[in-house]
Amino acid sequence: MKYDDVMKLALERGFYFPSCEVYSDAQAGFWEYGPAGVGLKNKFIELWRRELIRRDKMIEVDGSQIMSKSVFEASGHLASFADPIVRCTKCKSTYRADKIIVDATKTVIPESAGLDEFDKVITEKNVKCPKCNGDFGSTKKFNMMFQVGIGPEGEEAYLRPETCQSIFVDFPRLFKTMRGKLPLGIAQIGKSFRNEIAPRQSLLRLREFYQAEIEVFCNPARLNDLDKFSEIENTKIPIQVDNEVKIMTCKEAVDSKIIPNKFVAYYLGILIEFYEKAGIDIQKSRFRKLEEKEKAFYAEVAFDFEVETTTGWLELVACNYRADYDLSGHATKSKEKFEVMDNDEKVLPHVFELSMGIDRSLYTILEHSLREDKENDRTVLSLKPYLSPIHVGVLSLVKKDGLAEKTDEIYLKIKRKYDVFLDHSGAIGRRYRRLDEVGAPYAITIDHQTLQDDTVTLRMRDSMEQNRIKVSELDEILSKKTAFP
RNA sequence: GCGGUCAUAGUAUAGCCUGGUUAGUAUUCGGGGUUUCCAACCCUGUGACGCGGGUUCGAAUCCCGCUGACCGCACCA
Repeated sequence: MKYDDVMKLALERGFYFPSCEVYSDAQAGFWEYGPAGVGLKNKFIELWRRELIRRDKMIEVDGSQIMSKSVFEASGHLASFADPIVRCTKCKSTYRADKIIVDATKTVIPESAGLDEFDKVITEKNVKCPKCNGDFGSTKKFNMMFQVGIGPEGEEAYLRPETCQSIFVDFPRLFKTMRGKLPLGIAQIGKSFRNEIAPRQSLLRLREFYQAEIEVFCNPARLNDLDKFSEIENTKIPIQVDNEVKIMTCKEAVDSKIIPNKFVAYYLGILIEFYEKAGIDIQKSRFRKLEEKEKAFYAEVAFDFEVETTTGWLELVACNYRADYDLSGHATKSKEKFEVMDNDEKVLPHVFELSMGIDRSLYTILEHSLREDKENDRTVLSLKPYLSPIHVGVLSLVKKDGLAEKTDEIYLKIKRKYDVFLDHSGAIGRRYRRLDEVGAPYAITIDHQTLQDDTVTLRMRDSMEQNRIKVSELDEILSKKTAFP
């Protein structure tokens, strides 16, 4: 199924839709989750907690979205999270200053150079607009962070462009008060904000978006000293080497030095196990090792976890070895101590991060789960039962003869424990189809036989098969079928 | 941000060129009937011209601006 089909489903079934859509000044890059979307997102996050946080004994925090200017001076975002741009005075086209200079003169100016250096080269080498041969105005910086003004004086602060900065600045307190030991994973789910030049494709490039970030603090001298590596050493991961994807076990990847150490391999291993359980088709996924110039300004080694969708390959998780970039930056700027003890050794921990885009992940789950069942003339969203916004539909076959009342009675019994959708009206087939489209894995139907022997039919979404079960066993059966793995 | 295409009910569309209709159709949705398990059928109801300005006696329709969407370019920590 294609992007357009997912989009249509999202609009019609309440997964997501544009923010502020009744107003004409609504800006691009902002989307709301509807009821079905919230259900899916909450369950996805619960799976993330189970498969990554609890599995690895990580701890979780929830930081502010607005952070002070110093944080981003120390993190490098004020200087580096910005592009030098020039604009043609004639045709108004905008270009990256460093790119246009390289193209025209082969002169490489680092992105971080002063703006006057770009202007100087443009003037000296007489660089003109490639489209219309017009002159460029002076070079400007476009920073992708949203600035906010705090209090009546409008003190300078920023909406965070990534959630992890609060983890870094909170690290000294957390390590002390939570009795931390390296390696220690600290995680956070929350919103981040980036003033994208061209947001596009709904959930795939947003200006306000959810991240689930994990920062694992470690002793750089002990990256192969990891007992739990045995848990995933035989887990297969697809890894792209020299433009070719090879499937190998984590152990093979480490032995062949494609992945630098057991520590990194462990987290790539548990990450792919998580995504498989989330219902992403991992046959269509890869870890792509980034080349030098593709990496973020803070990353030493980086693997992107990417999946294939109908819009092309899509980056879901950036796995960056950030070394001590962040902690030393904050230590210098804040004059606080960020070193900790690891056994008898005092170390400034290094950081390996798994920076996950939740919105993109949810989109991919939808696209990989949506299918057209032509034989039965229906659209089915085959979500994992534990991720479905609705666990079970409760339907009366017909409204009369006391069936509606009996149906209500059963609904009341299970509605607190499960996400249940009660429906009395319309043809039964239509009601089943509707549930198929929001991904409800099960439906129970109350019919005349129910009144006689207290049994109901249980319908399976994917096969459309039905079993007769006792109402007294309903809770036990649903509990098993909708449980997290 | 640039260029191209486009914008009508929840969704998909007709009408626009050649200005005047009760803005049509399909599907969805609500109510009722029928039907004893897979989008059937019958009755009935709700629901739309993105926003702002201009031309005109009159604008969904023509013109301008804005906003958004899609595609390509550039960008993507």
